[in-house]
Amino acid sequence: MKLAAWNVNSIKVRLPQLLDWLAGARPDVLCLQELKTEEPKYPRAELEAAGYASVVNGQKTYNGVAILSRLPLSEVALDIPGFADEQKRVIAGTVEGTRVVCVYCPNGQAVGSDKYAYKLRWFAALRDYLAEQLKSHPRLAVLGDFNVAPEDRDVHDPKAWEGQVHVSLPEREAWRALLATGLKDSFRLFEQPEKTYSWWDYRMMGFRRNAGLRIDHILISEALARECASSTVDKAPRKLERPSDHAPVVVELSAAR
DNA sequence: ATGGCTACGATCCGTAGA
Repeated sequence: MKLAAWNVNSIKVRLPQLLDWLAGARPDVLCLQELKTEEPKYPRAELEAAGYASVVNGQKTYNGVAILSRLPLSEVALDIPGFADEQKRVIAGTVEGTRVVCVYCPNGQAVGSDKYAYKLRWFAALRDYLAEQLKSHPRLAVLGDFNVAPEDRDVHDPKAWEGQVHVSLPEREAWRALLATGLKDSFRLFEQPEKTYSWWDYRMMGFRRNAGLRIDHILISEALARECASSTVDKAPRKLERPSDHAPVVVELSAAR
């Protein structure tokens, strides 16, 4: 089974690229972030014509997440239960016995800001939710835009970014608290090219200079880690005209490794 | 120089992203 995540930064603008990417990559499940639209304007029919059913937790202008699947998806759950949040950042479902949680974690804007405090509260709630999910779903995958670069090797210029939002110690501790529930960063289960990132600033030719951050991740439980055959970033869509600033991330799960 | 792009909603700029 092939699982993927992509922050498309507006599904309306990116729909042609999304359809092209689905046709080429053929993931079984794709978690989308930053739809920036709600259900009435969600391109459900176009995606169904491409072979993908959608479950959507939409929001106008900001946020919004969806799970696309070629396989039957059940037990759909929106948001983080028990965490009051206006922002639509989470949707979950079960595919062939694997629990899939799609997340768009808060940006945080700047260390010390209200949005930063919200980000840390949000991560604490996510940690509790994932710990709970793992009890009932040992086969758990959490995919999306985490807005945290876990280590300095995930940052193109660690000196320039030192202490900034996305790399600050409290954010990295919040990331490690997710792993401590029993999840692995699938990307680090494998040898990887140096300076692999998943996001590049639109400004200052960020992609051309490979001035990026690795902030889009796929976390998998021990049971799935044993079956994980690969974990990669697909930079190809970032090279297109009018791209998302994020690239898709992809894992392949096979029979026991 | 704290800028620089991009998307959105409502205009012809402000907010947000990262």
